[in-house]
Amino acid sequence: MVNKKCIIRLLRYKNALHRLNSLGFVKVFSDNLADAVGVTASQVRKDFSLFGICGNKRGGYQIEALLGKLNHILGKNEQQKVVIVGGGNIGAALMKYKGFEKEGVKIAACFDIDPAKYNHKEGDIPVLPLEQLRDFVRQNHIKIGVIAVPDIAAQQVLDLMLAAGIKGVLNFAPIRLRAASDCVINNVNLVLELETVIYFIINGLEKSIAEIHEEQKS
Amino acid sequence: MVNKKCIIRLLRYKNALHRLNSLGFVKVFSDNLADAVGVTASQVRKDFSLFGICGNKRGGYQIEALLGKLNHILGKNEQQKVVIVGGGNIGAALMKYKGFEKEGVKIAACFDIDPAKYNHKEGDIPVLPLEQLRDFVRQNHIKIGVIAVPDIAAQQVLDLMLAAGIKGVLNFAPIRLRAASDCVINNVNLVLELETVIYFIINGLEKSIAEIHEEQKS
DNA sequence: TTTTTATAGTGAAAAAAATCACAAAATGGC
DNA sequence: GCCATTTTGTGATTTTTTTCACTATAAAAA
Ligand SMILES: NC(=O)c1ccc[n+]([C@@H]2O[C@H](COP(=O)([O-])OP(=O)(O)OC[C@H]3O[C@@H](n4cnc5c(N)ncnc54)[C@H](O)[C@@H]3O)[C@@H](O)[C@H]2O)c1
Ligand SMILES: NC(=O)c1ccc[n+]([C@@H]2O[C@H](COP(=O)([O-])OP(=O)(O)OC[C@H]3O[C@@H](n4cnc5c(N)ncnc54)[C@H](O)[C@@H]3O)[C@@H](O)[C@H]2O)c1
Repeated sequence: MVNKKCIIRLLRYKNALHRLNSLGFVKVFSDNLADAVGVTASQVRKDFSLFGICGNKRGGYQIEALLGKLNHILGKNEQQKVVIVGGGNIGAALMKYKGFEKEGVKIAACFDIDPAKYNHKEGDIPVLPLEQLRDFVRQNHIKIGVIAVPDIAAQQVLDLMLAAGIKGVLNFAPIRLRAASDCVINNVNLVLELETVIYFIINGLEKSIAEIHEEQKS
Repeated sequence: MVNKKCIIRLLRYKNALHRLNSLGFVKVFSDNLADAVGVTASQVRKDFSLFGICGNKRGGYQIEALLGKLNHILGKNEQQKVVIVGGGNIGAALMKYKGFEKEGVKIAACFDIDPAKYNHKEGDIPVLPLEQLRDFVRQNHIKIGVIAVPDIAAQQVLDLMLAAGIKGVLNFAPIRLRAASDCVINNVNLVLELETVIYFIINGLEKSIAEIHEEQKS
């Protein structure tokens, strides 16, 4: 009932509300949010209904109250700590990106097997030996990890992460990971994302499709 | 009818077939492919049926013939050229990654406004001034672009791309792009991808969910 | 105060996607 | 060559997701 697409929509509503809030708006209607996020007003109301979120008939939603509820549902009230394993191209890009911290996601540390990648510079995100992953994750009660190692190492890194207590993983390696214990794995395969665009273009489907986030017509 | 999810599955079948082929296998059954990709055998057959792909009753599919058909549908017979705009963290990571070329996707050039990013070194992917985007895209008949510039510049870069003749875009900037002309936009929002994992973990949904590729139950 | 109007909330309907289930066909064994 | 078995291809069914449509209600207007 609550699937990834739905959560992504909630996150988008939250972002749109945040913008509206900082522009000084106090209330919002389902169709304003719908416009901002690119869905229908029904979809917005249905999503809220699913999470027991109520507004005021004819009065819309109070932005602050709504933000509060969404932030609670989405775990945005406390900062979430994550670790990255693999400080190469992707791992380094993620570490340099400020957008995670802005959204309350703290990259607590990165782990690598290559000593050349280690980094203890004050102010930077620490890059530590992989051997320290387990203790670090346990001591900092970290539940989320990012896999940014070469494909052949990804399964082994997942196993280490799960053994250390990590429950959710964002995986950039283009392989199918096998998980023994209960966990959530979200795969991001950038090659497939690009190949999908290529498919739609070489098949001349750009005329019927404007945006393919999940699937949307123009 | 044919949506992004379906194309991603086709691409996965293709990759699985490629592996099987190089292991020396000659034929494959729908349930082998299903296992390899993590879907049901019905789904595999339905997808093929949608594209008019036939196998042999009781004989499965000839891997080579099947690969040929999928490659044709997916445009894998000719190399596809793409350009990147924005040679920063993400752009540079993509340029260094060998996985695109392996899949027949050639990053022909990158464009930036920062002269410090320019690169004409032989063997590297050229990083050129943004002003050259239009001519380069036209001369090389490029139809696909990647947006890896800061959020504020993304819309303006999209407009430039479309004006130059680009039809399909992979966009890493976490904003909603507006496109006048017919084009395909595939948004990759890494922050949302990570936040989705966080949602499922803090709500203790890892017990019921193993993998959140597209859809998940609570 | 009463009326008008706009919008939330939600069950019903529709659309889309996935799965089922089974006839048809091909293979291999005997 | 015939039979038993396996697997495809696809219409039917089910499940999931989205949209519709209408009621209740709160705000504004009269
Ligand atoms: N770079 C990209 O643009 C890109 C695009 C798509 C997919 N990917 C995928 O992302 C992953 C990372 O790619 P990348 O380009 O950053 O690779 P990379 O080679 O630049 O970096 C990998 C890092 O992981 C480290 N590493 C290797 N084995 C390890 C292990 N067992 N434990 C800990 N660290 C280990 C290496 O030392 C290196 O620092 C790969 O699976 C790749 O397929 C990358
Ligand atoms: N780095 C990440 O891990 C990450 C994660 C999620 C999203 N993103 C998004 O990806 C995009 C790029 O991120 P980044 O970290 O690579 O940024 P970055 O600042 O490292 O790189 C941006 C590059 O774009 C160039 N640029 C700026 N304006 C330009 C213009 N008008 N035309 C051409 N080039 C221009 C800059 O010179 C720079 O080289 C951003 O929108 C960001 O929000 C990045």
